[in-house]
Amino acid sequence: MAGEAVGEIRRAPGAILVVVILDDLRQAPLFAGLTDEQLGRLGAVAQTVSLPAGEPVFAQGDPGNAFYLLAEGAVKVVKTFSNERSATIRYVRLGETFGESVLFSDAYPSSTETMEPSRLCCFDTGEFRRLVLAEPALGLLIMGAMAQLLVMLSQRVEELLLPVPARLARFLLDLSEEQGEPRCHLMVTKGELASRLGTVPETLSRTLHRFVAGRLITVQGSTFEVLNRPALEHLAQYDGASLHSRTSDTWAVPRSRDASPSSRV
Amino acid sequence: MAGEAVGEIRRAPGAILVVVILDDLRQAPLFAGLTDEQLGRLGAVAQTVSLPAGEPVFAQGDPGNAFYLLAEGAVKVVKTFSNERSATIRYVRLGETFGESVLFSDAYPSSTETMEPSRLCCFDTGEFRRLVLAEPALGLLIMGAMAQLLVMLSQRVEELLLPVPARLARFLLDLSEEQGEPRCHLMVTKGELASRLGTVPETLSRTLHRFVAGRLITVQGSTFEVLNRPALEHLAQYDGASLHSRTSDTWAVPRSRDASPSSRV
DNA sequence: CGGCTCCTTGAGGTTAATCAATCCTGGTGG
DNA sequence: CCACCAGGATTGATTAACCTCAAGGAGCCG
Repeated sequence: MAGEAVGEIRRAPGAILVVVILDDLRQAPLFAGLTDEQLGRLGAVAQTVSLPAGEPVFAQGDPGNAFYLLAEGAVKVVKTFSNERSATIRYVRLGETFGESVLFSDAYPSSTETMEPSRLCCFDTGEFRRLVLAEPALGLLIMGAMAQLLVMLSQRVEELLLPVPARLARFLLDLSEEQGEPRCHLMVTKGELASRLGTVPETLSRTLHRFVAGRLITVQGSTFEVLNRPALEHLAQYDGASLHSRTSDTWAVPRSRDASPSSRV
Repeated sequence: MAGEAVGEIRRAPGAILVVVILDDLRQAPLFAGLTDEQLGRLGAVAQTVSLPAGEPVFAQGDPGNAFYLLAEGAVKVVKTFSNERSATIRYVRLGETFGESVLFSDAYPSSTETMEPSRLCCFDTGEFRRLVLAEPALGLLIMGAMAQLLVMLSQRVEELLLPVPARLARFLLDLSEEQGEPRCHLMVTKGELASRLGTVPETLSRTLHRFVAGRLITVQGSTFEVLNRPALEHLAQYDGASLHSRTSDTWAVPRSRDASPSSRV
């Protein structure tokens, strides 16, 4: 689903390029309610950028004066640490924006990089702010996107205060919700998933194993199936201290294969 | 510095109340650039709310249709878990807003509660959005506040991926930066600080002790003094893996009481 | 002087990261 | 068709981090 025709189109000069941008903007759910005229003004302050896979878009701390909309491809937002370990904060989806903080801040708070060859629409912050003064509806749209991000980051903070099994449970529930139903497919490597959960591949592997042993899910390659949704939901709330209190039976899976009969709650 | 005159003023009807709100809005750094007319429109959609100390303003998950500006007192934003443990995400400062996510989301992502008797200005989201369409500058201001929050939450996520000593080091550096200089005062209990760092009082106590033993800081009650800023800055980057690599001497403090007369804890 | 709350200290146990193999699995070339 | 290889994925052993429980201090009013 990457960009096979992209290079061709981008080589075309001026007018055509604007059309591409307009199409990109029109297709973004974020800008769904805008009139053609509003889209035109927006397109006038946007630039198209194409990047190969695995390329940084900007790094944490970079002084920035632009934010981006993902038109095609895949991008992730990450935090990187001194010893090269990194945690994925967010996968940017098609039509979503990223780097908005720079609208009113002088540096990016996180790094981003492409996961596939991608096409981005780039908005200069100064021009965009000026545009908002003329088109207040645009401001409301961006505020909406930022509000969503606030909620998402708030969830991420909450997750990191929970133990790994709870984070994994949440992720699996979200994933199966987002795709059809109990059976769902992981679109990234398990190492990437570990990073997304703020842990390491080894721990992820063991935790998945415990889930399988507890009959909460099945795993086949990168396909998961939720077997015991209530138990996962319980685990997702689980902050580790209730371990000693009780309710551990739904979860405790000693090395024996005793087949926790309680699953099937 | 709480509200001794508040009750009196609030008992006054109509006109006076509006004046109070206008003063509150005028004093908020966020609204510094607005004209009197703009402030007036803003005040027209605001309500004043007074709350005693220790009272929830709203809880995580509450359906909400208003966000708030802190005019007087103190408020904190927290995440609470099943077993009653809670972590403080943010201390709201005078003149700052909180709960903005609800502008475009149907529920609050975190809980908030007053830490002192407080006076809040309350903005209905529907009316506020309508107002933004008429006064785009207002939208830019709120976007700015939201952008700051995005940066702050991003930092919070980053912190939680770091070990406790790094989080404490960051907090102390920020605190001493924010107040005059190396010597700084903690405005909350140490238990609260533990919650702010996403840990428990015992761990905080031990970590502080290690800092003191390592001559990084001194502690007297709730007064801290930074002695070795570079070492703290190094620790703040510290993601736990560099532990084995080197530079541990600045930090390693065995159980022996080998010459730390400064432990006048 | 209790009683109170907060902070500290100690002992013990659980979680999860690290280190170090080993095992798949899909792709490649003989 | 199969040996081989590289990358990711698993597993085991070890260790560090830090949370829990439980028992003292230390300051602060009534």
